[in-house]
Amino acid sequence: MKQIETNLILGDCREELKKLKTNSIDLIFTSPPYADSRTNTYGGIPPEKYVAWFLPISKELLRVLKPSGTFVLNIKEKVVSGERHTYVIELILEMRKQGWLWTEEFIWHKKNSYPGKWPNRFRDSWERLLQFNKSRQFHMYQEEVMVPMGEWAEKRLKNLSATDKVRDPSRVGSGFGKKIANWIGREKAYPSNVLHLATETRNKNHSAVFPQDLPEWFIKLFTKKGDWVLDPFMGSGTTALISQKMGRNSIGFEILPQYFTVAQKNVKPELEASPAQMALLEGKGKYAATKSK
Amino acid sequence: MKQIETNLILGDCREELKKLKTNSIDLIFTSPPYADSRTNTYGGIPPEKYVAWFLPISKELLRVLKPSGTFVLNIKEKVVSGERHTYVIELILEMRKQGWLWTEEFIWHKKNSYPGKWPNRFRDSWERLLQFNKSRQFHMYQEEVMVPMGEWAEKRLKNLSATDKVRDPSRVGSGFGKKIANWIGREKAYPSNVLHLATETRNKNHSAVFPQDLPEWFIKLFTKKGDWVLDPFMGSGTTALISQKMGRNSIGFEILPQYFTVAQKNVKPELEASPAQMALLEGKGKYAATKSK
DNA sequence: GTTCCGCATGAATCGATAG
DNA sequence: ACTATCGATTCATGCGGAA
Repeated sequence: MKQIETNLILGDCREELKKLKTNSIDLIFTSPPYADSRTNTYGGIPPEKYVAWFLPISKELLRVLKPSGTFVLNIKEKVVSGERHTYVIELILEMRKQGWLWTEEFIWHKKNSYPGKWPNRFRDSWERLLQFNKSRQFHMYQEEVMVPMGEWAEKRLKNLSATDKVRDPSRVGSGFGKKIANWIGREKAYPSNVLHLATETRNKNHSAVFPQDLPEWFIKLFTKKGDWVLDPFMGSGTTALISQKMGRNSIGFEILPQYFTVAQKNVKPELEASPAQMALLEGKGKYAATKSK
Repeated sequence: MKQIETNLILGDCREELKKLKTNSIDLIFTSPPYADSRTNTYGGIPPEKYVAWFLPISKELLRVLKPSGTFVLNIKEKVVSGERHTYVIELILEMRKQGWLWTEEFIWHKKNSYPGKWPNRFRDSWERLLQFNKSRQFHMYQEEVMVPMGEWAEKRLKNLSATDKVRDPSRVGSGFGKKIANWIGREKAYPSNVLHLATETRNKNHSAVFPQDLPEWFIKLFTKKGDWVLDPFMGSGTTALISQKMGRNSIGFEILPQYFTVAQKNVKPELEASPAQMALLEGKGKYAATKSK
């Protein structure tokens, strides 16, 4: 019986990260506070100071990540006086100087953001998911995110046989369009680097920045059960919750008490009463939870 | 009766651009040769030299563009030894130093991207469409690219039903459905900054890099009839052809004779026999065509 | 003359093999 | 050891030949 740990820490990740062991984390998935937003958190970093603010953090992240691990950064530059700001692309360049490899840029195409109107631009319906690695030999479990052909697909195939030649771009699973006719004889299909997921609208109690599907997809892709997942800007704890559900150990930091409380509520219900264990933490966090499995 | 000009020039854009008048172009839409590709054309620029190669060109483009005009650059970085290369984001930073405003980044989500399976990455199915401007007061005709409401709602509902079948049935009726209801009754919706189009594979004689829909969309969005469109890397002349069809004047440069010939064939059939006029060209191109309208 | 199936092929990338 | 070339991978699309 393995122990799965879900460690939620109330604190500033700039401090808390120092307590983590070197080469201990398999996946870092996070959505840091965007420039000038979440003004209470980390003081609302102005765009021009964003890179300088983030670099010490990314340096620590580089330290705690295993050589085989991956860092996925969900971020999007804001518009400043009519222009897209350059802090994100500058950050990429600076992180490479720190030693990070910029392996890939995934696009999260937000499905259900609905129309808005500005004089100079359209609705922003995508965000970057930057994949960084410590070495070229990182772990990737591609089969885990393949879109399975379930009963649903087989039913469709039977019905299609009559009217099949209508090439119907349907959305399945993680949101990757597949032509049904091509699925014949295959069980699974590989995705691409564009993720077409809806934004989360369900739960109003947490300020979900991203839908649960997003961390889930990357956790499946880059970790196996028992691995360690870190979210230094946990927010309401989506990453930790999903990690727990999927049998991964996790650590999450959140500086703001009100978010931290929500995160605790999200994670706690699934816990057994058992003593906290924080194997990777050299110091002690203010909250720790352990789930037996 | 307005005269619409379609000027196809065989030559190196680095030379030909110098012959264009300052502040004369309303829209520049182009897809330059990507690093190391189209090796016959412009010699296949190595990634590390790409920025230095492009900057003199973008400087000239800045000169010929009207203050109210827009420059749309279709580009994607290639993978070099396991990493996304940084020449595209470096180019953005350098172009801003030249005086360009980086207004927006559209995503072209390619429906049919090149297949392939690799151990460390998935299929690359998107490209950047970088929007640069000379001033914040650029012309934008948003109504021209509005999507008919019926289609939009239908798509959304279709996605929902698919999601419903595969995943979580509970969230359909309550949350998201209502939001759609808010938009029913309107006739048109604004698009977003993600374009979901298939690549063009039709014509064997031309290496159609982008589908006709792509330049068409930006020509509608950023120009009106009688405006001037420029494509310094014309290729087989898609941009020029679409400009002509839509009643815009255009100028296209192509360095490689075989592409140029295809471009001529594409454009010529729609011309009346009439004397060439090249109002904006101070020098003389090797081919010019005029279409009465 | 339609409809239908098979097939070639592309802004690709990796890894093995060859010089 | 380093670079250059080649084969395998595998999907949406249009074309051509077949029913």
